[in-house]
Amino acid sequence: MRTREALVRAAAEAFDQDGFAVASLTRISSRAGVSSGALHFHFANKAALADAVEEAAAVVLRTITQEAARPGRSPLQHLIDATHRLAEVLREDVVLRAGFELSGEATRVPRTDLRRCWRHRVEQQVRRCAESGELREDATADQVVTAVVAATVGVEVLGVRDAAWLAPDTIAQLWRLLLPTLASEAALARLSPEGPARPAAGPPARDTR
Amino acid sequence: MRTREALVRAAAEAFDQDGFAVASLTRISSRAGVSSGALHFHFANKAALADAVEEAAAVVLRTITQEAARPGRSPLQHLIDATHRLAEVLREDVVLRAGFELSGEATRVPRTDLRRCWRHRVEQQVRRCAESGELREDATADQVVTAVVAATVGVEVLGVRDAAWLAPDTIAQLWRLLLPTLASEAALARLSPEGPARPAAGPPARDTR
Amino acid sequence: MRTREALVRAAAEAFDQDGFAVASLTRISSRAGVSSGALHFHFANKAALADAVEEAAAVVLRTITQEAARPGRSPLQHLIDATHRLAEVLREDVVLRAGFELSGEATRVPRTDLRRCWRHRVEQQVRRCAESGELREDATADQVVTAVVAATVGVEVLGVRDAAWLAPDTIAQLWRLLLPTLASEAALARLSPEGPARPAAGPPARDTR
Amino acid sequence: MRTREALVRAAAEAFDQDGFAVASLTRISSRAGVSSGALHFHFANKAALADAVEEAAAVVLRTITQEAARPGRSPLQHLIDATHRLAEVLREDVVLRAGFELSGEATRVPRTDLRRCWRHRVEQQVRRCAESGELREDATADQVVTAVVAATVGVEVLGVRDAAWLAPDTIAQLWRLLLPTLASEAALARLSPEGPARPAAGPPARDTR
DNA sequence: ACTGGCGGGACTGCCCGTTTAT
DNA sequence: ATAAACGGGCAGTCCCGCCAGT
Repeated sequence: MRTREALVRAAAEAFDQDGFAVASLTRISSRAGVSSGALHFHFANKAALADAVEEAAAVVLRTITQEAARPGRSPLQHLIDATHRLAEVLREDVVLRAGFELSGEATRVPRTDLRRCWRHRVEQQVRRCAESGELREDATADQVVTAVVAATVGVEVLGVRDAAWLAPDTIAQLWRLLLPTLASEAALARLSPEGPARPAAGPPARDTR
Repeated sequence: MRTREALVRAAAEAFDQDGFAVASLTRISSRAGVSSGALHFHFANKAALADAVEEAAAVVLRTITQEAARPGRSPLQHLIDATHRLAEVLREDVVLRAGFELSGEATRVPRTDLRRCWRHRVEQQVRRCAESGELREDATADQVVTAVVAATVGVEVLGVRDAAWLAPDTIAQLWRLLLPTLASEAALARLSPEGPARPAAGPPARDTR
Repeated sequence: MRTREALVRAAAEAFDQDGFAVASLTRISSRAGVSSGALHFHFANKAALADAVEEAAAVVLRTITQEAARPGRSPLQHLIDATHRLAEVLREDVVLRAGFELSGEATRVPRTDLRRCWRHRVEQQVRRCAESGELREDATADQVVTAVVAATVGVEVLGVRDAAWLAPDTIAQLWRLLLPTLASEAALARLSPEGPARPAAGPPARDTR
Repeated sequence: MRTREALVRAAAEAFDQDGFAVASLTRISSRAGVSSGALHFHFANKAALADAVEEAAAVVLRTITQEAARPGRSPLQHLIDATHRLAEVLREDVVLRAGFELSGEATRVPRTDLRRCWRHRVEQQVRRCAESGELREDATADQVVTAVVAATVGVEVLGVRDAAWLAPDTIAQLWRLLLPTLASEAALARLSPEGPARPAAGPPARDTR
């Protein structure tokens, strides 16, 4: 239902701004333009609402990681692109941002821990990279996962207070530092740490959204 | 006063466990073994208490970064050691941990933002590394700071839920990945990504935990 | 709703007994037989509750002043009767009493200042008296209003501690003193300072309390 | 002690502004420039402090009523002058004002009820008036006391919110209305409802206080 | 499927008047 | 006379049910 989505979006905004504990259901429902009764019809309680936000964010995260998955593409470049896309969406989409923040809330046990989700995705992709021989022999998969997850989560957290951390250049800098030790020399030549060209940038100006 | 310190410690425990918003002054004061009146004698309000926790954590952070500053030591090794020490203390000291978490609380404006503090320290040290010629020529200081801060903050955040992220090996893995692109070849030979030998380590071998 | 009225009545009792500042919402809601949540559903805060009491009292005051307004009745006698009725209701109705007391509370800015209301009523009525020629020529309207308002407010305030001030005889005494200087000789003959016969009086004689 | 007086004055200001219940000892002591401990050294508790304010106000009231008591003076004129002086001092002296307000506080049992004090003074003086034959035969002492006390207390209460009620003219208006019915014709000729010439007004300019 | 008035507890931050050690 | 500590209490707010009415 349309109401449900409005509630999830309003909740995401509230959680993003105030955190889970401080955000109030009263404010959320009124911001969504529905009554508090409607909220409790769709979500049994505050935790269920947060779970819904997390789940919605998980969907967004899934599209991000699958988006760049064109067959025949280099798996490592795919990972790079995914991190760029993650930062970009984190900058623009409250739902994803709220979902990540919720998984760090001390008071809550996340049902679909978004940071853990992200880690799984990275693990999968790194495995594919290893299989395709794009990783150097002396770089273990564990090591790579650790570095990528730590850095991206760090960027996400710091980006809450200062959006500059989520700028494309920040991500590129990270990859420029990591790639030489990660990638086999053959792969290194083909890879771009810059990520995909931003769709909204550059000459194709017709986009009026 | 002794009471004040007990309150700061109890508050740190509460903030670490529940977050700023959920932690209750009642519980904090009773955990510290004093009355709520005593709390309000020392701290005007909840925010002031959180500020005090942050400040105490800042002191701890300062000792961490200055500790390894032996003259004649390699600045880059110093940075490595500091990150190791940071992870170690984060694992063991609630006050530092709470201080870091507080600087991410959405609802609060931190008076001494600990993550920003840490970033400043890293910037200073990286500058020293650059001056001493330990950085490779194609690695800019900005790039290095970004990577180190993002990774350490990420590790800190993930360590809240899963302490394994703060294990010495995790930090070592990160450095093993970063150092080859960061350090000049001359420096690379002398550097150890393992960090300082743990003082409490005892007979080095058997420890398998 | 029935609950709302019970709350207003309970609040009036509390304000009458303890004053605005000391009266506690907890006691008010429990005296009204409802929860504190119910109270805050009807009234946003303590001040709003006090406003409601004042407004309820204002309604009572309005009926008092309009009650004796029979057409063709002497305006001055109307004023006399109104003061008598005011004293009587002040003695018996907590709501009106609380309303008047609230308008004197130092800490509050009254939304519908009952004493000011009363003053307006007196001014109107005195103007009518002047128009009907019942006032002596050398008695200005201002003067009369001042005297009547001062005396009635004084009686009201003193009546809080000692109900004897609100006895019908007290009011009659005041009018006996004021009328000769106020009223034209023609009017003086027709006027009774005693006020209306009490409707609830029963057998007139025995009541000596 | 000088400290004691400062405390009484500061308390009077606080009670005048906020009322007994809302006024806080913390604020009083800091406004007096002493510590809260010092306050409790001089006054056992809040009630005792209020009692002290009341007593100080009672002293002021006493000087007011005795001031005009020149021998050979008309007792009724003395009463008139005393009411004028009362209004004047109420306008200017916080202590007296606070004292009167305290005797109306619902929550407190006044130790030296100032309004009752004032009533006694009026009763005494009216008795003297009766003895000296200045009252008309058909005016009973009771009646006069009732009117004078009610009107003055009313003026005092209304004066808290609107100082115009305490203007000399207001008092004069009241007496102009009361005197014709109160005073014997012989006395009436000699009496002035205006009260004494204000000391700070007119030519005797030496007063430098 | 959804609304909204209504009500219930529980809890929190804050503050206050006091008393004890010093 | 001070600094430190106490314990009680208050207003406000929140999350959550209930239920009659669409």
